[in-house]
Amino acid sequence: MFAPIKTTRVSEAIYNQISQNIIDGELKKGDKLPPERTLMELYKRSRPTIREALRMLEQDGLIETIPGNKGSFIKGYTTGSLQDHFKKLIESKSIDITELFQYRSLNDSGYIVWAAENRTEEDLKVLREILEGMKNAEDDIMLFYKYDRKFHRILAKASKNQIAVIVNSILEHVSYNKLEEEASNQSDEHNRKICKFAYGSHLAIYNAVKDRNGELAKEKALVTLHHFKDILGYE
Amino acid sequence: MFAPIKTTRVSEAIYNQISQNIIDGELKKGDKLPPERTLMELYKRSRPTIREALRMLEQDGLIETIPGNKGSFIKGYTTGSLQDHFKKLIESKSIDITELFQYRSLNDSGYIVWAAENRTEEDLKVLREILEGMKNAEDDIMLFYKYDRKFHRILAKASKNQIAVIVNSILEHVSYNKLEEEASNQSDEHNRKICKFAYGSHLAIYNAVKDRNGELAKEKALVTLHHFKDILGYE
DNA sequence: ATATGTTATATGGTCTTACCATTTATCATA
DNA sequence: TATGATAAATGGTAAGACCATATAACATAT
Repeated sequence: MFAPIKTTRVSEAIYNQISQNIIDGELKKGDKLPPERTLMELYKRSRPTIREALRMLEQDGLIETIPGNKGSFIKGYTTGSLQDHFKKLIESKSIDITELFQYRSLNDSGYIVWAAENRTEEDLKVLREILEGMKNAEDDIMLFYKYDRKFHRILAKASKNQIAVIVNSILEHVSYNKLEEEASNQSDEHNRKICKFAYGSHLAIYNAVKDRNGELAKEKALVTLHHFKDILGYE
Repeated sequence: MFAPIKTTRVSEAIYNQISQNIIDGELKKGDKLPPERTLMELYKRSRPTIREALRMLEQDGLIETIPGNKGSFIKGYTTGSLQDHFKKLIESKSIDITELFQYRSLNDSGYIVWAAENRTEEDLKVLREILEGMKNAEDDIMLFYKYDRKFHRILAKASKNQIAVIVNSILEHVSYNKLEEEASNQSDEHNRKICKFAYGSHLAIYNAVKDRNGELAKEKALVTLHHFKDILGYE
């Protein structure tokens, strides 16, 4: 009795409805939303209202709206928007980058042990391919880092723990931004050394994971991370 | 030469500008944005355009817009929107809750060790107060869980690693939702037992942290988590 | 003088209508 | 067949109006 009345913006209600449909899987990745003018008729609302809802969905990374004779397309929930938010969050709090690497030590050493337990032959095959790419990219550290990111992404996936995959992705985004920034300020010679070292470490990690030796893999991962933390520490 | 032209929505440009001001700290928490009609004049743009930008900012959790004779107020970057996204992400991927608790084992056992090293007297004092509250809330599991969340939040903070604080907050949001849901389906008797057990575990964690015994604290935390994982495993 | 009701104002929420810009498809022409 | 012109679909933006609500100032009655 006499409970406060809670009103909701119409745009928010539309946002909720569509985003729920995406969560539930009724709207799948790649699907096209009806044109704005059609949504007007369906929801019996004006175009500005419809468009505010679309902007909210787009901000979540749930849809992408393309002008010209295109429309709004479902992207589904991805880690992309999480990465952006996390990045902005730690920028605005000006968090020390060493804290990030300290946490990565924890995170990486965790999922690598799980990966050693749960990796499949398919996982190993992909890792081998990445290592091959790394070896050929020792002169191009930006390319090398691309392989590096992928290596860890596959390891996280091999852990068969999806939370690890997600957390890894948000930490990855920020750490490699920093590493790439640092690399662009260094000599080619210096960067080549880093690649050489990193290739060796990753090979060692691969072998340990292949042998299902979680503890060794963890040890190698920690050494690698420590090295990169030092690189950034020189800033 | 002949590079594709990239156009940006006006609303997006306004969003970028304001959000950057928030990141840089020029707009601080609590500040009030100019009214929409004033923003129209400042940016020389129409109201729908301004409003789309505001919806994007609001979706990020950066501002809050209150109708009536109020306006839009800066909230600043918080973990709130991260929590929401994470929750929806794991819902839409229908991730197994046991994976969440497996990851929490890793996360919690990590920051608890750091907390044992870095905790201050002030941290201990707050933890003691929370424990006091827990003891008095053994008959009310919902209230108990509120203290429980806070206990871990303070521990993460005591680790002096802000990444741990952030990761803890996003994991916390989902796990307690699940725990509370489960608790509401159980008898008072059952819930009381859980509280009694949890109080004991948290007391043990507190003592270990107080004694700067990281390994013991970690062990106690793992036992606790394992217990809760079992609780949810019965579903 | 105080409490209550009234009114004005500021501000967000929504609607209507119109026009511009870009992409795609269709058609016309060389 | 290749090129250019045209039309249609669709998102992007603008302008102006009106509604809803919260606050503050004012008026009135007790």
